[in-house]
Amino acid sequence: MAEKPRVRFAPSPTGYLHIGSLRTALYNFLYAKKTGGDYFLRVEDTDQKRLVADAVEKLVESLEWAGVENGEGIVLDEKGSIRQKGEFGPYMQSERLELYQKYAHELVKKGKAYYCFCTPERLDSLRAVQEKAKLAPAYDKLCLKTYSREEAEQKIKAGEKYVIRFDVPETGEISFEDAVRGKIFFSNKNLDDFVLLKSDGFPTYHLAHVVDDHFMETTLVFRGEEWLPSTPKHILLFEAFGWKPPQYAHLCVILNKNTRKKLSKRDGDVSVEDFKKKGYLPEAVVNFIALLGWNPKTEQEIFSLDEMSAAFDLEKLNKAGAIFDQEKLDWMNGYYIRQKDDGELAKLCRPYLKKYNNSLSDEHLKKIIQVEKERMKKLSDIAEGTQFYFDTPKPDADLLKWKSMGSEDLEKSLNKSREILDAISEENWELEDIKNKLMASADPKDRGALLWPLRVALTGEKKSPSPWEVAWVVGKNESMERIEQAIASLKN
RNA sequence: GGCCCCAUCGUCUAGCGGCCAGGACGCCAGGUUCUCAUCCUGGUAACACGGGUUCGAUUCCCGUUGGGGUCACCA
Repeated sequence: MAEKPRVRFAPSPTGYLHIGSLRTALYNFLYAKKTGGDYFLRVEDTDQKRLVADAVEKLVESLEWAGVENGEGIVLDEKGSIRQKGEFGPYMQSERLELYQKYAHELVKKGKAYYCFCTPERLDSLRAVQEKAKLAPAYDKLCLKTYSREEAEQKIKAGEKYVIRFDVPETGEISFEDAVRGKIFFSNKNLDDFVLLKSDGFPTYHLAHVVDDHFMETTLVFRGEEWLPSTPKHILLFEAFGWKPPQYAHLCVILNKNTRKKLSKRDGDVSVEDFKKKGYLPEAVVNFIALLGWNPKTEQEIFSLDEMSAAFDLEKLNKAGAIFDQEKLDWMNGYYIRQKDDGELAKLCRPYLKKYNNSLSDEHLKKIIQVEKERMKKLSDIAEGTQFYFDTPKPDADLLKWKSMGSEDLEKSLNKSREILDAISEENWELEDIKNKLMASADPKDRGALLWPLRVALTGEKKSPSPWEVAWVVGKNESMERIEQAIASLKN
């Protein structure tokens, strides 16, 4: 019987969720959904120097925002506090220290690892020498050669600080089958005697990953391509323990468009939180990043999470690095905005309209949304060039003129608009009505003669929605007021 | 630099020996009730190079070039 697929997303709590990490989490989620397997969240907080307050909460919040939810591992309760769910816990590595220590020492007993007492200073100078000689920096096994196990244990008893290093065989080759790249070979001679247990008693990623994914029965590990070079270390570790390694799927890197290097925090906004703040919808972000390194092999571009998981397949993962193209994200975000229900969109947009909050009614906002949504790429766009919905504009006199229109014609045009609109009662102040009346009066050969001055009178802008839309949103009183003001301004 | 990975339009990609090399974003042009946007139509644009294998290579193999990743008591 085949084992149950179990996958995990295992971030370290750095304070934010990188967009690339979200993709990794997403693939885990999709894969589990597709295969009926488990997807759990484990937190890799083994670096004491990099602890960040509230990092785990933020991480999970970002994942939840994206809809990438795990049924097992680290979760947040209703109050937003961290909880652990599942039988394979604890899922916080800092709570599993004894386990790692036990297995690190077991490896020493087996003769596969050894104690090392070298100081950081010695390691630094060793590295410096090697680099100078253009050699690959690697530990020289000094402590393995110098001390017998008994001597080493004596030193430890005497209170000396130590780390445990893996004793990589000097010859031989290691290979594994990557789910996206196929068979990959590495020579042991190129591998360093990496540290398993740090001097503060915490494990390194290498040890923790291997121990955890063994005991948590992980069957497949999705991770970024940057892990590929350390995979042989992990395989070696699994072998040393006599455990079966999981399958690995090394995902292509996500590249910055300008530098063509791994998208990093230095490049600006790369955290999920940043995208949320800037007004991107989770549907768009998720849909977009899913397609960075994975392709359904059909011509479909827009996917719900369900559609994605149905189409998800390891075979469809791409190898080559993918450039993060914000223009396409913007298009997709605009698409999802257009699909959204006006009421829902209004709620999402309100935070971007803080400056108008006290005076802005739900009804008014919903009307603005209705006419603005087709030109929005981000939620934040609702606050861009939309001033005229809230404040009476002061149109530029030249801008009011349609083409080569003279002042007299301009005044006539505005007067005509005033007449047409004034004839519509407050009760009939509906979009269709306003539009029909205006269109009926406009000269089909030159509609701009009527519509342009009116639109500018209402908005003060070169670009905006149609005059009837703006008139409808701001209401009859305000519309009439604006037309009057425009006419009055001509008299100067 | 060592090791590893990768290589189709500007970008995301389809293609798994024989295709006018397909789609999407972007861009350009045209259309739809003034501008903008939406929407529709059309267009622009790619197999890095050199050797093989083969009747035939974008596709398979090798090399070159190019790009990326990685070389910590960080993950």
